Amino acid sequence: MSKKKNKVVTIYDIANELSYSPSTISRALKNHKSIGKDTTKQIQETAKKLGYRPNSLAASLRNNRSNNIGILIARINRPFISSLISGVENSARAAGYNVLISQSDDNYKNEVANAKALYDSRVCGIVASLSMETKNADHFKQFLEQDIPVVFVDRVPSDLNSYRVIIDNYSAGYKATEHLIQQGCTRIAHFAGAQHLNIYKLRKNGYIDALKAHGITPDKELLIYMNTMSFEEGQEATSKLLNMKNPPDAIFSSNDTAAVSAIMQAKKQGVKIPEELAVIGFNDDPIASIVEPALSSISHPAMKMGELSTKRILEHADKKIEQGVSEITVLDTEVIVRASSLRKK
Amino acid sequence: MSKKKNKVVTIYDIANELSYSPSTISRALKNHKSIGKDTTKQIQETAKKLGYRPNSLAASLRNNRSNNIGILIARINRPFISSLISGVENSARAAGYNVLISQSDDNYKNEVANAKALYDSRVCGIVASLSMETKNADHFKQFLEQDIPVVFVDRVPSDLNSYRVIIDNYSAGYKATEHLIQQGCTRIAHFAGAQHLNIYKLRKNGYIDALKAHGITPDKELLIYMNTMSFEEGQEATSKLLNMKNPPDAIFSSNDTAAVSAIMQAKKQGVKIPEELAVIGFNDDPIASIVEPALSSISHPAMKMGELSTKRILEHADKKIEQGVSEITVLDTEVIVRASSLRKK
DNA sequence: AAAATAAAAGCAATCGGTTGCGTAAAATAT
DNA sequence: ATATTTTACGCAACCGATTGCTTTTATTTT
Repeated sequence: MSKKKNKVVTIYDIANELSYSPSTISRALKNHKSIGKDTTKQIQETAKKLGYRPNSLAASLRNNRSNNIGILIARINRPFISSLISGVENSARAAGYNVLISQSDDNYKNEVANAKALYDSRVCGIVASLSMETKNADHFKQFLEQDIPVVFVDRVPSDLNSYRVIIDNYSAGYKATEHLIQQGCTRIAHFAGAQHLNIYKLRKNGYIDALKAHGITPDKELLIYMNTMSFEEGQEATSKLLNMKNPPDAIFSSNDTAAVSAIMQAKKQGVKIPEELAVIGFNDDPIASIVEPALSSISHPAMKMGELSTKRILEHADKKIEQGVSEITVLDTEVIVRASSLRKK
Repeated sequence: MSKKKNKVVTIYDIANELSYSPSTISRALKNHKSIGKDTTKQIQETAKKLGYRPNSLAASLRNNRSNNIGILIARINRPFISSLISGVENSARAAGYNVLISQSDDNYKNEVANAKALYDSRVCGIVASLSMETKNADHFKQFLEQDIPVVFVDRVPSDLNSYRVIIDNYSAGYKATEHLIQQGCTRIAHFAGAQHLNIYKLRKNGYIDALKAHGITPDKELLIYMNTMSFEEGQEATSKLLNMKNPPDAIFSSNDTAAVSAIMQAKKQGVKIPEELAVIGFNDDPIASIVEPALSSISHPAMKMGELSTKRILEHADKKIEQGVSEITVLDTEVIVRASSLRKK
């Protein structure tokens, strides 16, 4: 392996080689019409011959705008999020953009720091899903002030006007609950997430309204507020619920992790699913179809949400969208019925 | 929302404000010793007051080196990979670096294109795990020629000398097989992945050697070569195996997806696990602990591998590692024994 | 008090493309 | 043959931070 760095070829090298000016080289490489056809061809061939590779840093600096889209999420290694990122990356790359990722680990301070870092590297847009701890979205204002589009996905702030790509969490919560009711369940518990995040609040509201709409009075004891909705929290909550004198006959969990833990805990306690306890989760993670009985869930179009987020950013850059107008994209969810909530009638 | 972009503050603005030269500002902001203490303090305060934010593009251009680490993987939304990325991102960010991701979707052409894109954005290092299709790693030479460190993780090329962060796949395959043998299994099948990827080849070799070491002659019929090791492939292979006149009493799968599908297929056919068929997978994905019976597996320290990869890159930048020397980091794996392979004796 | 040394800050080039404006040459019009 | 338009390309500033070298000022030494 040679220790010598090969000289990097720039447009100046091509300019020297062909005795054209750098500006001509630059234009020819982008097929600018003001450069003659033959010249353009010759320059492009020489560029290839010399192994020229554009330095996007230089271009970005000059244009005061990089070709990087930033992603700011809580944690990468979660099924929904990694699919979301996948969607962003796919469509971004197809359009010639790179994707910068940053995870906050559900920590507010990290999120603020990451927002700064992304800003400093002059991303041309940002896709964000808030951390669990985030109650204030002021750290996104720096982007808006520079007219850098911010697209909030899934966990969106309630106090900042910007693009959003979301699902209708209220209606999804409503549908999930209604599904359980249709299966004959009447004492339906709900695992609710942190209420300052409106996705969880809305799911809960949908749950409550569905109950009411079907003449069921919500029982406070069946409404479990959780912190992180982890496997452990789900287990504990399930155990408590099942040990009540009047236990629930169904659980609607705001995520699949807690729902799966409920299934496993119920089985451990000898409670039959779905006969004695019907369960439905949220997200349709891979584990939903693996657990036994398979978990019913609400499906998120994660990839698509990522793709649409990228689209918003690119459109903003192309000025196809009026500045200052916040546009909200609401995607459909689907109730995926599996064995965990399917009672034979 | 204001349509006017706020003026971005540069070091020149600070220079004007305080009547210092830009170079002094630049140095003061980095606490350079040649700038007086009072001056430094004043400049830093003014920078804060004016809302100065460094433009890393400019710095990167000047230094001919960005603070971006590139990741090149097949697919983000897979448990092992998303944890790996998570590890890279965590340690990179802690050191003040950003992370650029790109996924090839297991397509060679995409991988080549992504490598180009990452090169063009002047990443200061790259973490790569090859696509399924990749048989040639020449597209990484461009980095090495510029002394940009490349760290291969997991799916590493056999024909390119560079940093590697890997597990001992041979010994892991050996251990997994030996575990099954110790459980009393004698007809052990193996789901092998594409053999041009040495992770799969090595796991297979470990499997074969473990069999031989225990006096078992490998049976070609029990060695199933797969393409992508998908759920479907696993199901089909399991079905075939179980329908043999002399079916296996165990399966060692090179990934968890196929292993889980084997469990589910076996259950569907009424084959008892682990009594009639013991199963062990590879990766220890989340589904491994959800499926029933829980899947034994080989655990990868995915996050740690990511962290170490970042470390290699940063060390390389700091010249702590001699250039041109390829360093290989081999991490331990662990046999995670769960119900799917635990036969009562 | 003069000379030597140290400390503090400025000058100007540089990184590699990009682009508004200007100009020479070629093509077309009068 | 002259005027006008078009085509093709060059000049030079610019994006914002960095840094080797120089200069100015302050401090210490003799």
